[in-house]
Amino acid sequence: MTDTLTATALTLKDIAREAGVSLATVDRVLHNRPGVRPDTVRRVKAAIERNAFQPHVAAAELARSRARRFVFVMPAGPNPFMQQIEAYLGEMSAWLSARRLGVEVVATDVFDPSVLAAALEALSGNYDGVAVVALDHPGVRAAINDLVDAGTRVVTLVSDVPSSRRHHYVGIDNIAAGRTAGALVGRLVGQRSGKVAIVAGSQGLRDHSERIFGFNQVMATEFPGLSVLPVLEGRDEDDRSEQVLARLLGRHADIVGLYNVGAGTQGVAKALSDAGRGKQVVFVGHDVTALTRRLLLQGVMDAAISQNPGHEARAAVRVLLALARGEPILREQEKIRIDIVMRDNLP
Amino acid sequence: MTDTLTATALTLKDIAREAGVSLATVDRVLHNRPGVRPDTVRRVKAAIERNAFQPHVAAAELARSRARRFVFVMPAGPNPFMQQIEAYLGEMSAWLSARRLGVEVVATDVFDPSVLAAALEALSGNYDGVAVVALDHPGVRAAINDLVDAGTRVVTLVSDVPSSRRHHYVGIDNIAAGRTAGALVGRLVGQRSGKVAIVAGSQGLRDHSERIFGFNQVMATEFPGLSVLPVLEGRDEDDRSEQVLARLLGRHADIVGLYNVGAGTQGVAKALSDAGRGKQVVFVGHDVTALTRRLLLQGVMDAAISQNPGHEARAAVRVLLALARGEPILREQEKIRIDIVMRDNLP
DNA sequence: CTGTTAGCGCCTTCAT
DNA sequence: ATGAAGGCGCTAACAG
Repeated sequence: MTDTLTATALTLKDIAREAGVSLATVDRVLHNRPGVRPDTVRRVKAAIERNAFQPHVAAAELARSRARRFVFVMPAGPNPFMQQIEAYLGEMSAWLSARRLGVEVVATDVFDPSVLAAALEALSGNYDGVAVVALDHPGVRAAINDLVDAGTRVVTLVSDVPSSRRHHYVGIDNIAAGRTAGALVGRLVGQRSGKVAIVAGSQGLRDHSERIFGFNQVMATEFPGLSVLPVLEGRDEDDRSEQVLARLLGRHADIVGLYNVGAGTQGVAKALSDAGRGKQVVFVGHDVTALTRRLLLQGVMDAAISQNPGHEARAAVRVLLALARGEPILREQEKIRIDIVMRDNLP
Repeated sequence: MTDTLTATALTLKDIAREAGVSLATVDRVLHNRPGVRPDTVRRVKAAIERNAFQPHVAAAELARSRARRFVFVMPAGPNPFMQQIEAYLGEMSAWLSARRLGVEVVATDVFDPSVLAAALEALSGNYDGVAVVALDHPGVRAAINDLVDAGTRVVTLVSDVPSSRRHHYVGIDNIAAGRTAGALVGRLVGQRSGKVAIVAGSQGLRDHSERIFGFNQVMATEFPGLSVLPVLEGRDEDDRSEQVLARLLGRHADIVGLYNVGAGTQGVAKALSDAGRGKQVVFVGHDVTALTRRLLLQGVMDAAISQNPGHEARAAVRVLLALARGEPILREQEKIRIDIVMRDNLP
């Protein structure tokens, strides 16, 4: 049994001949450019349909021969996950330059909306596309919309601003991620009952608050034996996270589960180990980094919820490119999954 | 802070001028073609290095202008996972024809090595690349090696033949997948002790036996309270799987965990439900299909170990294409991960 | 409104 | 061993 998936290769010229027009006219119809009589449009479209004609992308790219420039706006500071995304962008450099694509990275303070908004405004007109790790704030939303209005393609990365008119979001569903974390903590705790702690960077960050929301949802409805303590805020910093958690551990002897929503994992793990409870408390966090990898192997962490940083970097570039060229986006391919990573399926 | 990732766009002509030779000579050096004096080679290579020159892929593709043909050799029969791979290949058809790539699918009996080997032999000379869901058997290995010797690019898909000279394997590490399944069953069972059942398609299939190996490894070393029963074989068929499992459930009242290694999930779930033990037994299986999705949502299945079929289809095509063009393979991008899918992170 | 034409950057004969 | 020249299929001026 054999099954063929592709047609034979026609060219614009073939379509032109078949429709009784010239190359240029077919090209106009193909790109919905004005200046063609409706009737002619119909004839050409019919010929295109009839032959399931697909223009040769390589030829189109070559003829257009326009270098494109994209920019990634990333948080300043030592967040390991963000550094991984940048590292993967770096690994694409040969791929990028073979396609005459230029990618730049600018770092900025994402915790301050006005700084971020100003950084975005400054980009206007200089790039074909912008990928931004965004903060959901009216000023940022406005800056994104301004870019879009100016004809720049914009994708949000990791953290979305759904109320803006960004063209695409590359990242996970953070509510579902929180739910997944909740289900893991609940199921891995097992029969035991007790308290569950949450450490977040800041509840002002949309991704963090969404994760917490999802986590609490599952806890409340499915694990009545577990009671969730008020959220601690560690600003994604190791020291601060360690302090707040250490204090909490001191006050509650019956903590059986711990959800670390953001970064600061080093501090969280230290507080847990120093309290001598590394193995008794079910500890679920986010992202696979050198540190979380080690913690998973040691059995201190039980699971990491992860979004593949390499995939996010590549997806953001591909989506910006598709948008710039007016090609369709392969949604299935660009969708970022919520990965559950445990010791035995570490990538 | 700004960081630029790509150089400006030089062309072959620039390199030619800089090295004091003609276009054709640069092209020869670029592709390691013979007929250039060693000294000239060195000069040209130096110029290429110095400028970090990357040939424009679109131009190369256009100039070569050769349609490529690939073929996927897939198992006949109604395996839902394999059908998903084929479906995703179908979704790529526009992408494929825009690149003048032809992909065909042939179905064959993968349980019979001689049939599979014959099918592979029949392909020789007709394709630029072959992707095959393989069976690890001397006859199949020989057939793969013959193809390779004839200049065809070969990738194994889902199930590998590591002893062959295939160019690449697109699929997961099945031992690690089995270990992951084992860890999940063990941890989700929790404090309870009891027996664990395994249902496989056939222990003759390399992927199945590797999964079982990994599963047992983890069980033996980490969950001494659980004893693994002898492997049942259901040939990936629903009816047969149901029968053998139903019998086993009847004989053992203290089964607390179940690992379904291959397909036949419908039958496995039915046996479990009919015995009224759907919610007490921790049930881990493979792949996200319409059925396993439903079972996860119902709480009958607790987790599915999955390999993203869309990713496998696209990775196989991209790898074959890169091999055919002599481009580097992006290993990180093409690597297939072991996904843990539970109710809340269903894709 | 429609057609003609000169490239885009590389590969591939065919000469030299 | 090296160079010159004609495409590959599409786009974008520029004519008509």
